[in-house]
Amino acid sequence: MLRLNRLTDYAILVLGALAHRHGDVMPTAQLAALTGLNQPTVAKVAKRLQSAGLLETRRGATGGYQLLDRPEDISLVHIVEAVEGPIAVNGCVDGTQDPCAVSNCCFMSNHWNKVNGALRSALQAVSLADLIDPADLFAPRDTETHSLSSPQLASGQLAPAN
Amino acid sequence: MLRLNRLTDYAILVLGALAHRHGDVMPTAQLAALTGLNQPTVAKVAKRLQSAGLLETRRGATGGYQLLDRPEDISLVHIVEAVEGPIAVNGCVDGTQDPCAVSNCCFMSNHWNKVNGALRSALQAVSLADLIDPADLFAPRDTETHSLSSPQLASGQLAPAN
DNA sequence: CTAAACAGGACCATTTTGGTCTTGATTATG
DNA sequence: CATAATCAAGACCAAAATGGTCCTGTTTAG
Repeated sequence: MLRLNRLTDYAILVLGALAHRHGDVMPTAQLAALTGLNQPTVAKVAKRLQSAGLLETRRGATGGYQLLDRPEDISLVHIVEAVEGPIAVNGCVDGTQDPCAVSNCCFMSNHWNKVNGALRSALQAVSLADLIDPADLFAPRDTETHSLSSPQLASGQLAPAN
Repeated sequence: MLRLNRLTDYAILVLGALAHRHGDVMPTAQLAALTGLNQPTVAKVAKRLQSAGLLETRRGATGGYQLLDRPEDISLVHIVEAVEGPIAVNGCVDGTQDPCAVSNCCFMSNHWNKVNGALRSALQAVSLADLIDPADLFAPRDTETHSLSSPQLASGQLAPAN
């Protein structure tokens, strides 16, 4: 266990698709087509990424989402926290809502903070660019060079049930 | 998110109680009394810790559980994996059952392995001794020195609902 | 033989997660 | 201005994971 959410996997897919056409504004429908996810799911993920400052949005016709930073500058920590909320191994870490019920908050807090910080920096060391290395994953469907035949999950989870 | 299970918290409590009387064989009922957990819950946790080689068991009357190593030699990784199973941020990490459905397992596998390894070593750096620092937590109830008045959660989660 | 203890599951309630849907606001275009 | 495409925000429900309890064994000291 100690799993990441499946939505985090989706987020990496979506970010990867946007990174491939860096600068472009893409509607969720197009992102859904590229990633193999459903449009509502893409919308949900993209919204969270936008709230976290990873994506820019443009509303109305011809609107869509756009990558803000370069893939090298986006760390996995940022993505995870955008989708799953702040990282906290348990309720005794600083800044948790729903803090530990033990009266004056437990004395082990520093230790848990240390553990938490170690996990965070492990995730911080990985960038989006690292994760989407084979950059031609989201190549247009017609140029069937050596990409796989159907929409792929860039990360590790099971294929979406849809 | 990226939370540890509550059972992992319980495990630390139980291990802490055993560490305090290092070498003693303690039945689950006594551990339950010391930790404030219910006996069946203690039994469940202790069983997993025993399977993982952290505890030794003695059956029959006067039986119970016993700590095998010194608290300094027990790492948090070991505890977490004992209770929650192998650490795997997603299905694309080596050794996962339920591996990723993408045909030849996804090409990002090495990256996820790297992330996973970083998380593991973060947990490996913390020992049980680190976590149960104030050693008199499990002092006998009568010597009301400066310990808190009722069974406490050593770690961070909410008090058990019971 | 009996009582105390662990072994190993099955079992169910609760919570979390994933995915969908609905209604409304915004904006380019003809 | 009307229309269609798009995001915004949240409600909602089904599926899965988690937490906790219980039951039926087996082992062992006295």
